[in-house]
Amino acid sequence: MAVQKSKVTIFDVAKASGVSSSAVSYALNGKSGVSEDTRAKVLKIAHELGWKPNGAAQALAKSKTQRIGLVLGYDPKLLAVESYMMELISGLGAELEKHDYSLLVRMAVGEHAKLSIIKDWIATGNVDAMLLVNIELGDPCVTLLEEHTEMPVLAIADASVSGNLPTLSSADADAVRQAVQYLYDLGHRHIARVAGPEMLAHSYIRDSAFSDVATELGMRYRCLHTDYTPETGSEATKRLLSFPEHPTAIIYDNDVMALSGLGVATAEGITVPDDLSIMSWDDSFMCTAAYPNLTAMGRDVVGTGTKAAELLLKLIDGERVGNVMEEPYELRQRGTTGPVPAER
Amino acid sequence: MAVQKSKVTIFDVAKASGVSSSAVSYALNGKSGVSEDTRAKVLKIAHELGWKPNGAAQALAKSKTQRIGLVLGYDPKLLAVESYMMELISGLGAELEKHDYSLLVRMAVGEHAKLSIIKDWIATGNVDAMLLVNIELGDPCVTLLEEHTEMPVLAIADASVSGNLPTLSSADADAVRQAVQYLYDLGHRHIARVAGPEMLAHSYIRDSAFSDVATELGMRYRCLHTDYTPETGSEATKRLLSFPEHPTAIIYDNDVMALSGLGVATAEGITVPDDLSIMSWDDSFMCTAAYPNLTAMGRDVVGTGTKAAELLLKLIDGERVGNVMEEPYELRQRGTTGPVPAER
DNA sequence: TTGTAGGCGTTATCAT
DNA sequence: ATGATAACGCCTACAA
Repeated sequence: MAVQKSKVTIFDVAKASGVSSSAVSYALNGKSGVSEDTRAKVLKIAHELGWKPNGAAQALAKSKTQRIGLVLGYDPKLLAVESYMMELISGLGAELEKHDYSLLVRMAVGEHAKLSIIKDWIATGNVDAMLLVNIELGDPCVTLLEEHTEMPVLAIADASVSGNLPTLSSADADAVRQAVQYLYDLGHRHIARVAGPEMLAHSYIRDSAFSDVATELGMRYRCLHTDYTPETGSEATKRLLSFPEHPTAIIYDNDVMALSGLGVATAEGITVPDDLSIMSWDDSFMCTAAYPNLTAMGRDVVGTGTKAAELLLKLIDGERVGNVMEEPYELRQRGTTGPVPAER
Repeated sequence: MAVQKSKVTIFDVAKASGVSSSAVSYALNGKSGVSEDTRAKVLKIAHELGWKPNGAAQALAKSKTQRIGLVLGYDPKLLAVESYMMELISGLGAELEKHDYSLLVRMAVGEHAKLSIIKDWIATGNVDAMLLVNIELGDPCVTLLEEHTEMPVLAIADASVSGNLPTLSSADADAVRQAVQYLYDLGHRHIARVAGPEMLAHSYIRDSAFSDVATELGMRYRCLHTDYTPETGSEATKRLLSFPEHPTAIIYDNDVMALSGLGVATAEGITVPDDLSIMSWDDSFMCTAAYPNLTAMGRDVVGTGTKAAELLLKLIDGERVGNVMEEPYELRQRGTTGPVPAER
């Protein structure tokens, strides 16, 4: 009798157990105000009848939707090119599931779509909280949400671009430092970075860290921007390799571009890692599938999703969440990085 | 004045425009029963006040949530290894957005989690319809949903495994035929398939088509199953290549495994495509990033998502949807397939 | 054309 | 401990 055809309400349960609807409500919500006997009976009957609370009614009465909102920028290319978002959703969703929360997803297709979706959620109350990802430089969403303190928000971003919103801070800057230092230690003195879109805040953060560290260490460096696709990645690589004194190591902002860079090098007769070292950001399956395996800066994105869910639930509970640091990246040394070529 | 702090209701709008709440409701919903003058005034004031209908209240009154449910099997590995789901969500979400629908996502973590999430949605009415993907052989979800005709469902699967549910049929079987014929025409007479998990219905469909066509054409063939990861893909490839008379062409069920297969071949001194042809399923960025570019069976997954959204909305409107065919795959010939080696 | 009132299913307050 | 009863915000007959 698990599931009934016609929806059974709290009144049906009340009638069947010979008590009032409020008694049923108390019993089902584990609140005091009802004897253990009746509670047991009500629970039993509710189960037999296959009763489940109607979501809309519950949401209306409690002004709680049990939903977390996530806006995705609609660019199938960007979304498909990286496993980041899917991993984040996995971690997020799995943790939310434990607390009877769901994930409400909307695609922001046009220009100000993201902003208007957020406004919509604030006004309609269709979510209890929001997760803000892929923040852009000067993102108006941040300002809007700063004003609307009634809507709990967690930003996943570098703390420097998320205003005073509670933030799960990326470890990007540190990771860039770690990667560059690693190449330095291998003897590289001329490196390049093939970055993602310039307007993304995390591109900017990585860009800055990259030039800062390289400068600090007295390295020559170059940074080219792409749209994350292998085509633009290849192009950037070709440009970098077109000079006789080309960089001896390249760090790519994602794995697809690293893979395409590896291809370009191979096609041009440049041996990796003997003549050129290649590093990928965001270690994915692709990195271990490629030959040679790609050295990568990896991190636990699923774990980040889990953490984000925990923090969001805290925010919903009214707890304060400041600026929480994400787990650091981990350098996974594989087959595409090595000492700088001697004769250069 | 776009967005207000305290939530504004239709009563506020009614008071501000000097009419009753029902007049406001009619005006805002574009229904007759109110003069054009008052309608205009109400709309203006509602906009000024930043009124938006409360989602829960609307859902309760209309028993319509404006939400489509999607259950994802929680296996971050499987989810992350392919861009399929993210692309599907992109297309789905973008189309839903046009009709003011959102996507409600939940992760099925345990064994019967998927089933109980579906039961939950049936009972709580938290979604207006569901999309069923990644159906397994003998999937109990299909049976459950067949019984609950009150919940509109669209299955994305081969029609043979989705019972009598409305289905957006995959073109998998045809695509397998096309791929095998292509290899046959190149002269290959001994081929292999490195497939995904055996319990997935679409693996089974492809397996069957594969053996059928190969038999028809009088080809030798082999089929090994994996869990979609590059590790198991490599392993399968090694096993296939370990025999002196190994297949001259391998079709992989996803791109990561095809890439890892390419790596294994390269590492063993087998030249692709001269000594071995490699084909990938599900053309992704990885295929054009790899060197040489991977020949692949590609399809418009985003388009499938769009189509699915359209069909779901029809179902919600009470229209009948039978068995709609997905757009066919397209063979994208690139650098990893070629004529069968002469001296074998 | 307009306003009044009841219903959607729960939760929560108030008497009893 | 229990049972009416009023929110929650919107929609929609039904009267006026």
